[in-house]
Amino acid sequence: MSKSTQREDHLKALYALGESQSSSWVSTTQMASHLGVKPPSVTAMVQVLAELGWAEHRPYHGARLTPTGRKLALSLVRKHRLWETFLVDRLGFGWEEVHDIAEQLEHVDSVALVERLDAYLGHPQTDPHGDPIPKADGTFHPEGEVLVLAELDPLVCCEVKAVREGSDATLSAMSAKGIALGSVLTPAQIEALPAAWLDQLMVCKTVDDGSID
Amino acid sequence: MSKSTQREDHLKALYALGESQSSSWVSTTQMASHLGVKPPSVTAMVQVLAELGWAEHRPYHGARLTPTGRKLALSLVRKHRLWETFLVDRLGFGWEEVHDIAEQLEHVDSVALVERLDAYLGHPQTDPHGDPIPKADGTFHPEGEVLVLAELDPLVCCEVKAVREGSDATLSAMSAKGIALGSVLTPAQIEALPAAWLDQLMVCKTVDDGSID
DNA sequence: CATGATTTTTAGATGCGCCTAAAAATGGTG
DNA sequence: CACCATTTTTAGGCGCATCTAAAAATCATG
Ligand SMILES: [Mn+2]
Ligand SMILES: [Mn+2]
Ligand SMILES: [Mn+2]
Ligand SMILES: [Mn+2]
Repeated sequence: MSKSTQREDHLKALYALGESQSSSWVSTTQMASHLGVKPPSVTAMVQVLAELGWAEHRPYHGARLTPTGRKLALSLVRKHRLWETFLVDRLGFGWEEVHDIAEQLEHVDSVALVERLDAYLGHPQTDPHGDPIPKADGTFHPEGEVLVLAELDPLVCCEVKAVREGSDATLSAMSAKGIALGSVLTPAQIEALPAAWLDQLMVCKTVDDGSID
Repeated sequence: MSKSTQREDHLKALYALGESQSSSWVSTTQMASHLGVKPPSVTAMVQVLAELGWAEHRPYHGARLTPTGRKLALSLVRKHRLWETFLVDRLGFGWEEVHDIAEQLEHVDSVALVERLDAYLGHPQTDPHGDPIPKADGTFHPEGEVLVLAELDPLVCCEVKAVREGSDATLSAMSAKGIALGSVLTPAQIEALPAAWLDQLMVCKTVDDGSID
């Protein structure tokens, strides 16, 4: 009893949901909705992960990764983001097309493959959505400070650094509006953006605001 | 009920074994040994493939692909060989390292991915083992005439065009002896080769025999 | 061409991952 | 603090892919 696509996806969900909130304890309902399955299925899987030593399960409370489970989850995130980078940078896919494909590729089991792919891509630090790529040892490159666009208080020029949680359709719409990683947004442009995007776009203030002076 | 890794691997086995012999009817025992499972498992799977319209099953006789099943099998062979080409040409793997990885990658489901990969690789006609890569429509590029080295009657200089059925260890040993696609073998060299290799190496006679004249 | 050896299929079971329905635990409210 | 609504787990069942053991069909041989 060991790795499988399903177990790996549950592990990743546990990691992603645990990171996205204050407590690392994740409810089975949360996971179920994230993974598109029913809560009893998650309960069953979480119990398996617990037997494998990859997660802790406190009944009626939630589940969280063990250190071992976290390492495995990070290696999956690494693979997912490296493959996304390959698909966009080398094969020319749009950033809205790659998630589902990487969701499959991440489960290919070969340490040599991941490491060669990483080298081939030039050891990228972020994926096409601006998300950081964990290193082989499970640590991250020091990340530049970013803030969510919604919290940019005095509306100033800023540069798009990442897009969080975007559906493929949203990513597509952003592309159509000329938004990509590295795009500089002016206050006027920001005001014209759909409200929902403000919670998804991660930016940093630009020193040079791009205006004529 | 549709595609799955297991069904796809059975389909490929049916194709490979059917091609490698005079009749396209393949016994369940043959498939079982090829796939590393027991004959009853193959019987069950072949019955599923028959329900899907991908194979015909004549009980106590054997199974063979339908035209639909053949198209599916060819698309798997195409994916397998394109990925092997990627792994060797782009990632720098040795030809003995790529089969098992491609065995996983071939099941990734995305038409766009295969076609972009094919273009990225420059529409290669053969894989790292010299095997032809089926085109997207399931046809092959016209293949140069090759013969198995064992049947080279007057021992003359020849060029290695492909290696059939090599285990990873054999491929490794061939590499170590300097044998690669395109290598030119002299009669003296051929005589020094392990007997088993003569059935695996596909060659064509070279016009220029490489000797000093 | 009958009989025994071999191949192949069927029967019955297991583990995985999912489901629905029911039971159990939790937690907010009067 | 007792009750009810909600969340979560358990119970029971299903489809897939595999196995072993037994039955059935085929083949080979005298
Ligand atoms: Mn996945
Ligand atoms: Mn991403
Ligand atoms: Mn395979
Ligand atoms: Mn090959």
